[in-house]
Amino acid sequence: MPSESDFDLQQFLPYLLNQAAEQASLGFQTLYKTRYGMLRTEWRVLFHLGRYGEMTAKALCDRGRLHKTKVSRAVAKLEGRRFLQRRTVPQDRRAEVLALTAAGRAAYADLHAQAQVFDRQLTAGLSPAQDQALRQALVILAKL
Amino acid sequence: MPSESDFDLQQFLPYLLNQAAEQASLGFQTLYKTRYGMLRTEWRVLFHLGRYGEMTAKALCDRGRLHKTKVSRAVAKLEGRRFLQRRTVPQDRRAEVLALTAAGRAAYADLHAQAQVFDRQLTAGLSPAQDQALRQALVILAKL
DNA sequence: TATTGTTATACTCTATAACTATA
DNA sequence: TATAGTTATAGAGTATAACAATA
Repeated sequence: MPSESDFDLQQFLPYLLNQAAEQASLGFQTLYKTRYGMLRTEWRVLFHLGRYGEMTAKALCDRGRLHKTKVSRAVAKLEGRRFLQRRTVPQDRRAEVLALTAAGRAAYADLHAQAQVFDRQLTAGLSPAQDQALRQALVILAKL
Repeated sequence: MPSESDFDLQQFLPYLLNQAAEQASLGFQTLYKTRYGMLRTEWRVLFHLGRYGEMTAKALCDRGRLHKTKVSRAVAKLEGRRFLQRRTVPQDRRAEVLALTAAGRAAYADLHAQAQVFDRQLTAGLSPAQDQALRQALVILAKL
């Protein structure tokens, strides 16, 4: 049909983004899932605490663009697995400071290294210019 | 920490892709959801039937990279809302050919047009070269 | 035996409301 | 009144196994 545009689902950006994100997530999630039994939010919480040091759940929410209910559950699970500890602070007894344990730091170091390897593998099929253009565009689209 | 790399979640491709995909999906899903009460798979099934004409569920699975259980449920719902009809074919009585009704074609025409508008709005903040580079890279990452 | 399609089930992810305890 | 965090619940997305009907 020449009068109809050639618009195709595979050119529709939300579809393309979704398919690419799914492919990328599937690969990496097996790492934190099989090695440490973590879900996505738990990996993100572990990452932020490992990368930026101890902080409250509120700070985690702000830094990680995570809702407080997600953080609350992820923290409880990471605590249960001895990857982090809570510490109350006298200044404000509503909040608790979250810090990784030695086991948590080890898991972070492992996953952090794996993430870098994985990231490089993902973009192995792209030229450096393509890689850079991709990330720039994604930052804009993600409104980061 | 200078000895530690600057690797950041916001530079991690699976994270970037996920955030961008989420932003993009949220915008468009309100269209097919509020206008037609559709879920994602239903919109995709409607799209393929509208774009490529009638076909069996099996063909839909192959074209749309959808699992047969998703298609089965989406087809049942679209049928219930009178957006498509089934037709048995004598050659193979296991399969049914799916075809949009007039209402289905109207919904497709509307959403198809809206999708093009939405796609252009999404990439309004990107240069044509950025846009092209983005789509090329996503096709590779999505393994399309 | 293999294929088309359906149903059941479970897990993950997201979103929101309601609640507590502190401030 | 507002804030930090928890619990409950529902909707949506994903994945797999088991099944019926037909080839």
